[in-house]
Amino acid sequence: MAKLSHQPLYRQVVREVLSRIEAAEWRDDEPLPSETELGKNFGVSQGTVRKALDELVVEGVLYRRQGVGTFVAGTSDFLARSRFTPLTGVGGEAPKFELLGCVRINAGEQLAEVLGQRRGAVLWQVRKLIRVAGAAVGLEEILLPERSFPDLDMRRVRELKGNVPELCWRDYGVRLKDGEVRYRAVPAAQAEARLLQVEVGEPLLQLVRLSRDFDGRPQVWSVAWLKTERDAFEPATSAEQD
Amino acid sequence: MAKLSHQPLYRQVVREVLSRIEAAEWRDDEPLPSETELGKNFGVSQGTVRKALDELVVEGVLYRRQGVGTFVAGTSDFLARSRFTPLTGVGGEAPKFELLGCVRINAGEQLAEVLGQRRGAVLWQVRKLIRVAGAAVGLEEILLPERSFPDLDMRRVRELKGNVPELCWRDYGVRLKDGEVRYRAVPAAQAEARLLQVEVGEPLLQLVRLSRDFDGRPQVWSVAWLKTERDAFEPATSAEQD
DNA sequence: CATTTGTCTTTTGTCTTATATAAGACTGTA
DNA sequence: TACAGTCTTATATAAGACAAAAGACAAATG
Repeated sequence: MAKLSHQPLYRQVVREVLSRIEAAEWRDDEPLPSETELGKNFGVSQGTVRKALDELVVEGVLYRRQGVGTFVAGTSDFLARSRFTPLTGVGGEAPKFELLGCVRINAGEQLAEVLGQRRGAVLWQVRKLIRVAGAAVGLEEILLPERSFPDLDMRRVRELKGNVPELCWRDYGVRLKDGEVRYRAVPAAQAEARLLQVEVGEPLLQLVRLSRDFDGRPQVWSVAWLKTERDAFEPATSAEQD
Repeated sequence: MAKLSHQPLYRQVVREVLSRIEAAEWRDDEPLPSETELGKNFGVSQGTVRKALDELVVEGVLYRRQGVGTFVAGTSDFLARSRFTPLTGVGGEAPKFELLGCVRINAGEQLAEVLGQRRGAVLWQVRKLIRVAGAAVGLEEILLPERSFPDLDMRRVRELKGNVPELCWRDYGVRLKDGEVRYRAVPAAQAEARLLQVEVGEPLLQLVRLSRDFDGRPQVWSVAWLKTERDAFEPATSAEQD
């Protein structure tokens, strides 16, 4: 592998593997060539390939099975993977997503800023209802710039059951990294209250997140509102002064 | 390093280094011997030591500076390190902790269970108020079994400004790993409302956490209530149907 | 015939050795 | 003293040898 950009070899391998995944050289859950083989391809040792793949494994792009191979991890929605209080239904039932709508809106000032768009830029707004065992437990709203994701349509969103990361990936070649999540507690507004069947003003857990692609460019903004179930954990029964 | 317990070498090194830190062989922010030297000590190669230290670095036990050395990271409170909405005050001012009290209570059923104590076991309850720029933004309640931490007293807690992980470490040799955090949104109860100067019922972000030691034994339970600041982020201004 | 056991191949996982790079201390010189 | 080289020692990277695991398939076993 040619010494370009003055980065360590294994990091160059990371980039190369990523771009080959992007070029759809290997599909989801399909094994890559073995580390030894990749090493021969790139002209580096197995150990170097390994260190590169290590990074992609912790990023969640790949997964490994000893003695079997290294596989491309399918993109999946952050919330679908999360173990949040309301999402961990009885028996660990997986949450289901119900697409509510997909409309175009104009970005507010702050949002345009964080997404690197000009003020008032057109954004797609995808809204999903999250259900566990039939009950509505959460609401998610995903915002992506039309500029980066042109010609989005409801049909394709629906096809993928609202899995936006997967959509960005398959149709636009944009691989999203999980962004850092900010947590807030907010009172339910009219809209959320109706959909989640709670009182207006009831506390909801809000997850705000900015996802970037692997080059660090901000791509998708999303906000989720989650119902907190009632079982207020009572830590202790009686007290005595120290 | 003798082949004991049938674990990989580097993992045995992890355990050995941890126990030496526990034995106070090196203090906080003091450099360990070099990787090469440790390797000679343990009878393994520098690379193996490196892999072991890697783990401890991601765990937050150690930190490195290339060309200089590897250092013991001081224990610090999870919340003090966190970048939570209310904790990231203007200009990134660090939150201050104000000790409210330290009392003994009896564990409820669930709590006794998760802490591996018998029902009704005596727990220390340490309560702290979190301030940023003078304003009360949060409340933390920490529960630890008296059985594991005997003879705790207010003086020592106060000395360390309520830094419980540091206390467990210095006085009891128990190194706490950051446990996974569960997030909830709860209405402020009387007590919280008064301390945080909010209305009863106002949404608070609740962080619930079980910290274990490095052997995986549950040690400390803690709950924090954080005020969410008002600046409701308004993502968009106008909408049109798709 | 069904089931287990062995063995062979391919894969990831571990470990060592060699070398590169970074940081700071030291030293000679203007 | 100020500064530039260089030396020492630390972490970082790279390559390759070898171990362990998984699955396929053949041979043994009831």
